[in-house]
Amino acid sequence: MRIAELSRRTGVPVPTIKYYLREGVLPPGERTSPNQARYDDTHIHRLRLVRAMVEVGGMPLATVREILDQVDADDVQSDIDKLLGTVQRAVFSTVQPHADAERQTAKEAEIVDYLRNELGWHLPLNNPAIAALASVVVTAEDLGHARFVEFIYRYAPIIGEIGVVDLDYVATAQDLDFMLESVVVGTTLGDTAILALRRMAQTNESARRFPNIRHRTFD
Amino acid sequence: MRIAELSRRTGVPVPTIKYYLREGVLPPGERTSPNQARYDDTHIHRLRLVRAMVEVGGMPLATVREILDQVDADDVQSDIDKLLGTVQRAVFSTVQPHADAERQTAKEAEIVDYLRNELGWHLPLNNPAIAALASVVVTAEDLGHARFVEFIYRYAPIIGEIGVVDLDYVATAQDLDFMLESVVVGTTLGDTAILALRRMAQTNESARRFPNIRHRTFD
DNA sequence: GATAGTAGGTAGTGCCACTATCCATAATGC
DNA sequence: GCATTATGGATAGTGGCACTACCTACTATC
Repeated sequence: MRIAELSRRTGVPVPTIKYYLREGVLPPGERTSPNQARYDDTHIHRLRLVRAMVEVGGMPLATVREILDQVDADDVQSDIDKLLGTVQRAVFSTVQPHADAERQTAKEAEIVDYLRNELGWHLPLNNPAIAALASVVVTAEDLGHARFVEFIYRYAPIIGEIGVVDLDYVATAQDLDFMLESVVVGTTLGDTAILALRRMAQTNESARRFPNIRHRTFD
Repeated sequence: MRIAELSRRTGVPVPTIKYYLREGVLPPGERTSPNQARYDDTHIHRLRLVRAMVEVGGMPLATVREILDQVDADDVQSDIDKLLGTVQRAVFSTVQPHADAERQTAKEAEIVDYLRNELGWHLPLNNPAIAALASVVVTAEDLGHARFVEFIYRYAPIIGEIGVVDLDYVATAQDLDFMLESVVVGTTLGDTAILALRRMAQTNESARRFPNIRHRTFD
């Protein structure tokens, strides 16, 4: 198909598709002449994936490219672990560490200690999520929410079960390509889904605890 | 204190503080003369809260203002439920519904059905998180990830426990002001914390399942 | 052979979160 | 008292980002 049909079938404007081609998040079509190219179903799929990451996942295009480069790279095939690492780094690149580097480092050690010794988690110290979490906890302390970290410790074993489901999702993919995409989809769309579920769980728990209150209808 | 000290003690540049005053996310200081004002500790606290919401929570300033307006409004005092609703709407305002409105609506009904009948959750139909979740699921389907929704159903009871912890966090606040702030902090910082924990849980589960693989060190 | 579509390039737009500069006035240091 | 510095308030400018518009030379189609 040509670019107009690609646009029609995905709902993405032609200039935007051109922009994505320039930015390298969409591979070029097959050349048929110096200034003509042909696109196929893989382009439709990729375009939808990009839009999902941008619109639903709220990712900057540079991050999308970074992740998709890894998915496309041959050496990542059969290396889910590396892809997971790339996705993690890409997602947390925005969270900068706390200004007080010493407190930040101490908090990282404290958190890792707990997760390893109390929950038996296997965690490399340089996992970028650790720095992100420590930064959040220190920020909470600055706001006078010192008890926040205790609740983090209550969250941890619960989220541990989420990790099990996540790995199941990747493991049940039919083939390698789909498995790689499952990492990306499971993580990006999964994040949004989990936060939405959290809101509903809060609403539910609130209704359960205070059954007499006439609850908001979010009009 | 004057603006320079406020800047020094929070690390926020003076022009940025002025900008925040203009944008209404920081209340004006107490006037001492036509062009002089005095700030106090509440301003330091509010400034830190704004920065946390923007930097850690990744919220647009307009959303921050919307939420803080609710926190400041007198009629919200003792109405945690309304604040929860505001925070929810503010956070999910970015997730637009799927283009296919019919599928979107059908999926919303399907999801609510499950949560109510299988998990016994109390949920109003117009909770904005429902639309967000349905949109994510339909998007996943478009990408050929029809099985995604099954995993949502596996996530749900787990996240249900998160909701319990969340309400505990709010309930254990010492006073009403702190309770209101706990809703904001617990939600905005909590979101980031939960996603970070999810990454660690994935890493851990991956290491548990494939102990022989030499795992990445994210160098 | 007229009309519409295409690849590729450059420039412009709109939004957002600042950041810089200016001005009249006020506080401060000596 | 007076020079220096700081302040509130206003207006304009910046840089990043995701597009969007426009142009040109060429190609496909009727």
